[in-house]
Amino acid sequence: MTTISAGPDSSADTPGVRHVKRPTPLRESVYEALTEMIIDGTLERGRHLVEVELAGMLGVSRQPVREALQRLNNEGWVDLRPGFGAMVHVPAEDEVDQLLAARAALESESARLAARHATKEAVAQLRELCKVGTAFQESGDIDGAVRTNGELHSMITEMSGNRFLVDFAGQVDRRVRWYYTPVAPVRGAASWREHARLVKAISEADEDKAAQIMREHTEHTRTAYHELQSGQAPAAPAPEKKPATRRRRSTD
Amino acid sequence: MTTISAGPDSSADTPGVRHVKRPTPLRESVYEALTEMIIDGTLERGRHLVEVELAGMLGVSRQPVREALQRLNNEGWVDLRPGFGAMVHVPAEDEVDQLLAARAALESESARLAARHATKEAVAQLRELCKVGTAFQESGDIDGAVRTNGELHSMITEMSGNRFLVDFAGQVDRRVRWYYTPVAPVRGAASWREHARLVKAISEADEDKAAQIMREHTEHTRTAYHELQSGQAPAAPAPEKKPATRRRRSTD
DNA sequence: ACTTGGTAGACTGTCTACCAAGTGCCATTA
DNA sequence: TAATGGCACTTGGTAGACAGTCTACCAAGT
Repeated sequence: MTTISAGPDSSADTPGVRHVKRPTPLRESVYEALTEMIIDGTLERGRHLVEVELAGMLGVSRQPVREALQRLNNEGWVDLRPGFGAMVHVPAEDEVDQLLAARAALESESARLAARHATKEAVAQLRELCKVGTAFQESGDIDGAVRTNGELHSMITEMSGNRFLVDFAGQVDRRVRWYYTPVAPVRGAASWREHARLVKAISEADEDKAAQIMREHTEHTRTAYHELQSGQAPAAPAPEKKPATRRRRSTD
Repeated sequence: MTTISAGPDSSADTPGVRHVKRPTPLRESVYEALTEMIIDGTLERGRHLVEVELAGMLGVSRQPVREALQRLNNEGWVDLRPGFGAMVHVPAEDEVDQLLAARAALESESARLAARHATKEAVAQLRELCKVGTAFQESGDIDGAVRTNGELHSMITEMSGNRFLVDFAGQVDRRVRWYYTPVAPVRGAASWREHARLVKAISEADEDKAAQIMREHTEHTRTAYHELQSGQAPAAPAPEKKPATRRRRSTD
């Protein structure tokens, strides 16, 4: 279910069967709870996470906590130091950049495949999401816009029909959203215009165009991030690290 | 260290420090042992894995085994069925296809970035690998050729300088290699010609060309797989599964 | 002032034992 | 033959224990 999930319950596609209630394993809940706490800042970056402490905090024993922590470590949310414990991951400066580069590749390919496999219904849904998102944007509801943005992107990756792309893109997306929300408001309007063009390309089954637009879209987000970074950067110390010489965009 | 690793010991780049010996956590060794056994077929596909059994087999207790199994589950090597146990994953027919599609995207982007960041030394190493691989191929040493192939690809992804690409591509690669080795001999010669062209493009810092070649390269591998599949397919039952019409039922 | 050595506390890694609940299988039964 | 009930097995989770290791701090020696 995490990294490369093969969808164990493929029985779910058979209509008529509905598993009544599969009580989630505790480790799963713990995992969710911890990511949540990391994202919303309850567990601040660099903080030392102690198993028993978390266990007490969540009302479970060490084991589920350990298992959740190991998964978090595998996915890069925390760093596990043997014999010492887990620290909430402190992102390196170039990490967002790399994350966005990876996302560009993954989502661009997803868009290409989505265009290839697009159905009428799916496109209709995409259009709807676009409309809703734009409305949110115009009415100034940033939270709603961000959420809808996420839904749109994840729907497109799922339309690719490729579990691995879905899974990887999902991971990257969550990470990006973690240390990255501030950009959303700035990009807003332009972002939704690009979405509209993207959906149009998909509806026309124009693979290359869809891939191209998605790539540019992600790329714009990246440059927006860098501008924001160098513009209002007084928060972080961030010594001289070639702020203007961001040449690198050439082709992509 | 697995999925999205952030390289916790960045101290390693400082020359002069060399960590003596960090005894690997047991769960790590168990994980390695199990993947090995899965890949080499000791644990055949679909086999029911029981924690205590594995524990006894490896001379450890349940705990490390559980943790290793969960990681294997997350990465798609086994399927964990609650209350019953783990089964070695049995790949669906379209899984290789999706895997290769994901790999195409990841490695193509890696090649692009590798071309962007290529150094003289790295290119020299690539050339060397190419030479060695071609020699293996011509001398009929399939094992050596396959190994060198892996080294070349992983070196290119690492040249991308993007941890996430490296990590994802690494995961995909291992999975691909698992249920996929038979293709290597067939592709062989052509494959190494393509490698040579790829290295040339990288050495010329021609990003687009490198990406393009890598994409075609992976794509060729995929078609080779399909030909092999439909040609000598008497092993699996595999009823009529639209071999030519690569259409895939829209939704999946 | 700086190094060395030692001590103490904290936490992980691993093991053992145990229990509850769920799953799959099989024999019995209708 | 097909449904039913029961049984053995396995995981999921808990608790407690112990060794090894990591960090910090303090004291003594140079």
